[in-house]
Amino acid sequence: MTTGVARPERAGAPTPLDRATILSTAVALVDAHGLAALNMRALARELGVGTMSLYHHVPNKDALLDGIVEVLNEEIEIPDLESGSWDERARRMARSLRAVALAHPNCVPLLVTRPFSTAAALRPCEAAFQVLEEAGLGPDRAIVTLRTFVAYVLGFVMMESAGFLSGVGPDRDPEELLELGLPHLAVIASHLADRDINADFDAGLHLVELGLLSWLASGARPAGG
Amino acid sequence: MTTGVARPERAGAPTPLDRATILSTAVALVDAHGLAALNMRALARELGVGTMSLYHHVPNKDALLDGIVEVLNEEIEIPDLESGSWDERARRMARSLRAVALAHPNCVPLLVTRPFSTAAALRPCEAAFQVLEEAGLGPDRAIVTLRTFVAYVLGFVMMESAGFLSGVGPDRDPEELLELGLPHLAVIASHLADRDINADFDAGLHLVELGLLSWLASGARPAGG
DNA sequence: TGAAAGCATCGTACGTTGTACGTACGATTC
DNA sequence: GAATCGTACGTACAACGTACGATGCTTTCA
Repeated sequence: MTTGVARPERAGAPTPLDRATILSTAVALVDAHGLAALNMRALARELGVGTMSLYHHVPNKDALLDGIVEVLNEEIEIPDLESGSWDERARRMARSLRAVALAHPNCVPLLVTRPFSTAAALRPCEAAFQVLEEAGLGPDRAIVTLRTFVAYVLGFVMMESAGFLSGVGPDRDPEELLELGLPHLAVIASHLADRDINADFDAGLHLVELGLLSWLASGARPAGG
Repeated sequence: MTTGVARPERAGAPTPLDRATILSTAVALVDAHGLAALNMRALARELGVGTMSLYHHVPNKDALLDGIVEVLNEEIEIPDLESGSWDERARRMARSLRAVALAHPNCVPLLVTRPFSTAAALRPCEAAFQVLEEAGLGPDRAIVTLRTFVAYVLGFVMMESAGFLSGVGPDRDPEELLELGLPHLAVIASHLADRDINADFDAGLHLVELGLLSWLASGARPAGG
């Protein structure tokens, strides 16, 4: 019943339980069985350790969740400064963010819900602002842009893993949708199966990109303060 | 300690506990004290009812959460068919979605995490697809567009209520950020305080709109299948 | 080489959660 | 008036987070 991510078996040597091992095992556990399955007992069992031993490396479960956020942020690839144009690097970071989110879909709610507190969690943001500065954006517009991109990417992945419009999937009878007074959804339903989800993501990302380019071209902030 | 949303006091007549009352009270409770505070005992206490009485109207807690999603979707304003142009109505729905999300920020994770199963929850989607059809989008592009908008709006509100970059807020010392090797964030920090969040939302929304318009003008699907 | 100290590990226990179960009570029907 | 039924309620149990104290293993100094 283990998820396969075990630490080295106890072989006479002292068991090297540490924060990093705990966090990566927690991520693996959530990946395999969902956020609801993450509890201190199960995590300890996965590590072959007593429950309370965890508390010597993590003050409480909230800190454990924040640690997961940290781990995910560290997985985001930050492109070299010299590699390609700014928009190419921006796209690379967006895709990397999505790749991490897709690799750990069950963890994504944590990414959106919990604040980025540690320096490790903030590093990708730092890199993003660097790219946006190169793009010629001032602080205010950089903030709006980054938030828009991150909101799109994380929102997309969450809807993706939750099953976007799954209530309209091929399992549902189109005629039933008609009877419910949802004619457009009845049409949409047949197009929801067999989607190329990567293409859909890129299409939406491109849509946001187009907006940004159009925004940059206009030079003016479109609305409000 | 009640949130003020009580049902009619028992006055000799049998207590009229029903699903709708339970759901709206649950929403009020989550609004007031957060998702973590929503448990069957607290909800029953709020209603002046025994805990297990709830289970006669809601099969279990998961169904209760799905019911909350239903209530929120019913709060989304669906503009009349004859009122204004399609893009005006699209903007209205996006703002209404955000208004609902902002009125119940603690509930938003449910909106993103749980599938829309019931007809009531699907009705705003139906209206959205109607608008997008008027905009001249075929099913595939309509799906991409709706998902992009919803991902942006819900992602934005979640980050908003979780405190976007709250780890960089005015509470954090800018010099500390410099020492951590986060110079851009140190600059950004001063711009994070006193933001006009409504203007920020509209700016991001406008950014996505610009992309959609640009997309429509080009007529071709930008990427992939 | 021995003892002392310090920390990581673990077993136990308490309060809170979701909810299964059995029971009591009012309304409705014959 | 009696049988039926749906709803409300009290109790009870398993699983959760975690506070507490005792038990080791490792290291350090004499």
